[in-house]
Amino acid sequence: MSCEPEIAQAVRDRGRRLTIQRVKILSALRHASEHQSAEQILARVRGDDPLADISLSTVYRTLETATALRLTSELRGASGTALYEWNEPGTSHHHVECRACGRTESVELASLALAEAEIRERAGFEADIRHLAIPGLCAGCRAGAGGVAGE
Amino acid sequence: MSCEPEIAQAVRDRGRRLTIQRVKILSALRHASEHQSAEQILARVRGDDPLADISLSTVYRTLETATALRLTSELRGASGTALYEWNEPGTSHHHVECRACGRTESVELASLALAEAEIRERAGFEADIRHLAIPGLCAGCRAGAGGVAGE
DNA sequence: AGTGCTGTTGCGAAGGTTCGCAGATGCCAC
DNA sequence: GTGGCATCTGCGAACCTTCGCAACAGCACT
Repeated sequence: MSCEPEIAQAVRDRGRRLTIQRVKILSALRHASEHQSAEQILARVRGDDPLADISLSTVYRTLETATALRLTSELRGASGTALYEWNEPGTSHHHVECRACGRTESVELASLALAEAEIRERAGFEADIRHLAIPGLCAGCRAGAGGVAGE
Repeated sequence: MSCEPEIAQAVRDRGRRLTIQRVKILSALRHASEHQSAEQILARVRGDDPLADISLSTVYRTLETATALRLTSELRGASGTALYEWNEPGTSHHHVECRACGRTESVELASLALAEAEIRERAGFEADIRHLAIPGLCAGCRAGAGGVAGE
């Protein structure tokens, strides 16, 4: 993959050590079309290179590190499984997660940026709403099964 | 506790069965001064009545049910431990959780209500922001240790 | 190229939470 | 008050994630 040098550069520039595991994990995430769970990423790494023997702990730790480095985003929803995605510089979006069908969608919401500003002013709190999946009911589930589950 | 009949009523009105466990768990949460973890609630139940032999699974299930019934709120933060609180009708607040010191504060944020409305219009998504703890950095940690952790 | 320090890895265990199952119990109808 | 059914409970196992530890390996310096 041609972007591996980029990833290597990004990791090293931030004062972290460059390891084969990190390059493979981040590369796998970068080339994924959508957000991935830690196990999906591990499967991708193994798919690309079956010789790669990377542990799940390392996947979690790499993603934690990369998130701290702003290379990736970690997304914790109600599903219990954390999702990760590559941070495209300049882009910004939020996530909504349907508690009925479990799917996570990306949406761009201007008002959430305002909300972050309000939190900062009112509570002195530097909020990071992008890192969480907002729970709720998606349009499909509201229409289809809205009255079933006991609303 | 004098509010137990109220809780009983609320549970039964919503078509759920009234069990001793549910009354005790919800009563314990209702009388707690702040949000509680499942284990804290269990400890409270046992403190009130050492004969009560309630399992942790039941605490989780009761809280899940009560949250679906809008009697309680479930709050999932980065700490890994879910927190629960009794829903006072008419009140509405959000939560922010500091990723440095781990503390969770309650704030009232008008713009988040707007954000929920925008999500509903733009994505057809019925969002429930109150059920999550917004991660970030609190004022104290920003001032005290803001530059230390490698920002 | 060799050496040393320190960050990283893999493994296994532990943590909080959810799930499946068998047995118990609340609620409704008689 | 009794019976029957569906829901609920308790237990144990499983799930995802984090943590501690010893061994490994990247990077800087010689």
